[in-house]
Amino acid sequence: MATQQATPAVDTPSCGAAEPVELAAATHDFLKALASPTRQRIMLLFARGAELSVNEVAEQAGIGQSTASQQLDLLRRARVVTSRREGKAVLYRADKEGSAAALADLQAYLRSCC
Amino acid sequence: MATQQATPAVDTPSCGAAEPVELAAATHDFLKALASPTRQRIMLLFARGAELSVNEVAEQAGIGQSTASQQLDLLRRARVVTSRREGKAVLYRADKEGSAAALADLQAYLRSCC
DNA sequence: TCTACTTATCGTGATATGACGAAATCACGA
DNA sequence: TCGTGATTTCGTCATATCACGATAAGTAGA
Repeated sequence: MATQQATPAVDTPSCGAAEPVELAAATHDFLKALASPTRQRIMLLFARGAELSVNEVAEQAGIGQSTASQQLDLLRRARVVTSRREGKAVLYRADKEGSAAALADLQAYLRSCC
Repeated sequence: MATQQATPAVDTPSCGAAEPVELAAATHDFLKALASPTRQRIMLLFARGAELSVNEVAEQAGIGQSTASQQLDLLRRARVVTSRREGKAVLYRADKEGSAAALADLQAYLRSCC
């Protein structure tokens, strides 16, 4: 029985002060999303703004099509990629804003620990 | 081409650079280490440079002693904390340098994706 | 030495994750 | 509407992770 008390605590006053800054739930998703060799491999496919379909990701990453779909969905929920429909295909690309936001939150978190 | 950068170059060639930047193995460990609510909770205990023993971490984090020892070892291997012996106790504290290095590597990685 | 105390390791069970194939859903054109 | 291609969802298995209690290993003092 794990007491999950992961309240994001949006009301953090902090201001670079001594208050410990909890990681936002979104940042936790971000960390989990990137903490996987397969998903890291997927993300490298999106270098230089490349836009890829699920099948293309599956082929280039060397994983099954359903696996690619699931992992891309996870990455999308973590705001690491975005998706848009182009006819039958769903094209994914890196989410610059989402990543930057998570990185900023992570920086603040680490700053509070050091 | 270095697969692992001991000292992360902060000034990466940034956007437009063709080469996808792989995440260093150390950075992967860093991500995995922080992608856990329990370990995030532990890290918050080290805010403001606090130094804590294994037992103190276990109590304040609400986990068993052996669990605390294992998770702290994981965090240490990920270079998120450092440890030193003080008599019988082993004191842990946040590893500022390790975290900064991982963060820099992560930034370079994300820059290559966006 | 023995003892008390602290940490690390071992063994185990519960849960989460990763990956796959099969089947269902969706989008478009004939 | 039907069929085809693309994606998502479902069911399942193998593996990894989490947390615990028990036990071993290390440290310092009497």
